[in-house]
Amino acid sequence: MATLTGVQKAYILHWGEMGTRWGINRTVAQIHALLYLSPRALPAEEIAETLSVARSNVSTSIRELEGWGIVRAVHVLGDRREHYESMKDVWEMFRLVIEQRKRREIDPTREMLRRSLEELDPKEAGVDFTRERLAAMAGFFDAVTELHDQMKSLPTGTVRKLLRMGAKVSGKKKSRAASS
Amino acid sequence: MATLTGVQKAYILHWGEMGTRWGINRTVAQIHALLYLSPRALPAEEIAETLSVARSNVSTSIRELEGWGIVRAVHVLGDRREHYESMKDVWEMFRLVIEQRKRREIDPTREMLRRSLEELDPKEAGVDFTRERLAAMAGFFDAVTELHDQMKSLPTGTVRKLLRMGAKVSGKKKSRAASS
DNA sequence: CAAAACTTTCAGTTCAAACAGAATCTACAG
DNA sequence: CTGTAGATTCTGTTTGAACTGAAAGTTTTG
Repeated sequence: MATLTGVQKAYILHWGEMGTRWGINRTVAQIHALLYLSPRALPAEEIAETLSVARSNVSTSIRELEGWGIVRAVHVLGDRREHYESMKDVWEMFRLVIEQRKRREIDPTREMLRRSLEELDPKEAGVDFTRERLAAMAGFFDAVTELHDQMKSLPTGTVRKLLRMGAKVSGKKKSRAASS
Repeated sequence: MATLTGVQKAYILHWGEMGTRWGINRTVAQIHALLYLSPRALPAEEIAETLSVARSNVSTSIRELEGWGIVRAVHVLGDRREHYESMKDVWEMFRLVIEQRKRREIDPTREMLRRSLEELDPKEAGVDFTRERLAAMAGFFDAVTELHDQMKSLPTGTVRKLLRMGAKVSGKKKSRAASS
């Protein structure tokens, strides 16, 4: 079991805390942080020891990380155990997470809004106000979805470049966009 | 106490659930949903009854929503009680929330990464690998921050328009950006 | 200034998510 | 086929966030 340096500890703890704020299990986030900082793939046993959590807890958490597609099992010659490693490309990692969260949270919300707008009873009092609010919310999520779909169609590196300089482009575009 | 229609109930419940997934208290999210759908400002008492939660719970939750800047107290003639209403502009609402979350979560993370990179001990084993990982993560958060700062400087309506058609612009840029 | 109306704070209590450890399952080696 | 190493699932327990109701605080009104 590799002992952690001060910086590594700080990173893992911070990342775990960050996870909880965004609805991600603290241990899951910590394991990801550990693997992200690790130069070699680690067996579950070693992860459990390093972070002082139960082996079973690691098993469940790893499964979730595999579900996000940002951690995978690799095999080491002469060792029957699974070793786990994190994706190293930060941009791709966040792209994956965002894509999944969209699928799990944004899409169902859009569906709920769509169905609600359908179900609105015209005889009900205050229905116009409700419709307006739901439609406004739906419009927002539609726009976010459209943007996401477009980004998805770009090769990974491009997204990074666009995001890096995109802000400046937007600035220049401001007058044109506003007047259109 | 206004009784809720089926659609309103569905929206409030969904929004509450959505909140928990993003690290926002369920009751806080539900109260926001209720106020968002309400054509008039509501007193705390009525919110408590409508959602079946304790009056004190409403008090705390409202305070948090005021903290986000998306709910405010208004006064009704002939009534001493505070009445609460939600901002109705969805885009502005999310802009505010994003801005705050950046301040509360992204900024401290950048700070942690910055400090960690400083503290790295060159004599420690594997320090190069760690530095590389931290730097990559820092680069990502720097880019996100830059984009955010640029968006912040645009008038509200513009952000909406840019986001709506921005995707198409990106699409056209694809070849150019990829080859740069 | 005292009572009334309303709000916030505080001290326990509740509850769901997270967790540990045991039991079970799976794959492989001998 | 049997034993062993490792992974997963299951069940009860723990823990911390969320919540309630009571107490304290604040503002208004007569």
